Amino acid sequence: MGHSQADKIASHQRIVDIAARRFRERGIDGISIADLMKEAGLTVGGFYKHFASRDELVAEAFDHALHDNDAWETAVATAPRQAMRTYISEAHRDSVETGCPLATLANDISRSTDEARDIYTDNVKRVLDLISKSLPAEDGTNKRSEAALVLSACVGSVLLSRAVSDPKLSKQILDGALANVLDLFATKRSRK
Amino acid sequence: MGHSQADKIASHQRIVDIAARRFRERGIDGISIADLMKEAGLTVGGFYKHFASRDELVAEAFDHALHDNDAWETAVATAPRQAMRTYISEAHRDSVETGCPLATLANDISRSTDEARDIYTDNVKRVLDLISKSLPAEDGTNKRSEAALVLSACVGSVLLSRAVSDPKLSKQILDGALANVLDLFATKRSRK
DNA sequence: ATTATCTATAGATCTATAGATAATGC
DNA sequence: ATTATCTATAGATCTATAGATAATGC
Repeated sequence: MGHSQADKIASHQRIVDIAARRFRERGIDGISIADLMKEAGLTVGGFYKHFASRDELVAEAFDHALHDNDAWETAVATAPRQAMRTYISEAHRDSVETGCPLATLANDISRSTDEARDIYTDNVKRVLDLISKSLPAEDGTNKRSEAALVLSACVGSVLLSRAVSDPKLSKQILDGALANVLDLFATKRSRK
Repeated sequence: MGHSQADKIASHQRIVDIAARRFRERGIDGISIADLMKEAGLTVGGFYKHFASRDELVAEAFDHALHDNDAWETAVATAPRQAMRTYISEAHRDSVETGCPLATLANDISRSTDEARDIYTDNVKRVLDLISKSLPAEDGTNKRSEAALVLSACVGSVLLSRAVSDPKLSKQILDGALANVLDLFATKRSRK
């Protein structure tokens, strides 16, 4: 096994990446340091040469998961309707460990440190801006307000579809939410 | 302290109720059996005369939290717009421990047993039906589909507003989601 | 010589159990 | 006599640390 400085950096990144996956999949307390290190091909003892504490890993893992979200942000900016189809989908529902951290980590983040919540908040702001810009301008339309609905529906529908045990219902939630979200991006509406 | 059979039932309910609150507030692993029993005015030792295992308490606490949701279901059926205002609100955001379990427990439930997920699923089905019936009938409107959007937006907006560290943004998310959800209940729309 | 990782373990915490205590209920 | 709860603790698990090992890097 490697002992170079470059290897240490690689090890560090590997640990953080695995943690970011497992924390999303099983929850913050769902996996021990020993098991994480094992999955990274290392042993427990080395852990504290990488992190001052378990909490420090949690913080880094959250940060990593949230910054990993760039691809989706780009998709929202360039092809919003397609981005919605990708987000509110069975594929996304079934890939919790790499899925959108805004959805999966919402609960954990709300109980977390200010630092973690700040990073999460920046993410939400950026996404809301992007969604807002992608929505069609119409008379009387408050795009910021609609963006809040869209993001809420994205997050909510994926979480609901994951929790529900009936596969049909799970799909209905996704399909229903998606259809109505897409409407907001494409349809001209007139309101009374 | 009491030792009667009636007292035991009362103790049991107290433990379950406290667990249902604390699990929502701090997560399933956020509080120990000892601390839960302490809060119920009891000691650790008696726990296993009430539950076969910690998991059994988790199951009962989930069940309790989900059945405690009846009040909101009634509200949705009788005064849907007011129910939305109550749900997508700062008050709801700030009361995690008694807040809607569909939102707070979504993550934990998706990792839980089939039994817990089935109870959650029944709840979602009932709420979707109620929302669906409350939505105005219009040509080309798929009410089941819109109900999925509404519930997703309810759950998503509350979870997002809790996770975000900026109070202004938190309120914007709630206000934005609420305004657009209310639109669905009241507005006649024509679509192209 | 330094350091990335390893083996081994101390110390804390938590679940679960055993046996004692004191009240209920026949 | 039964049982609801208590005190005490065994056993498991997890975080964190200490000291050894073996590779890197000057």
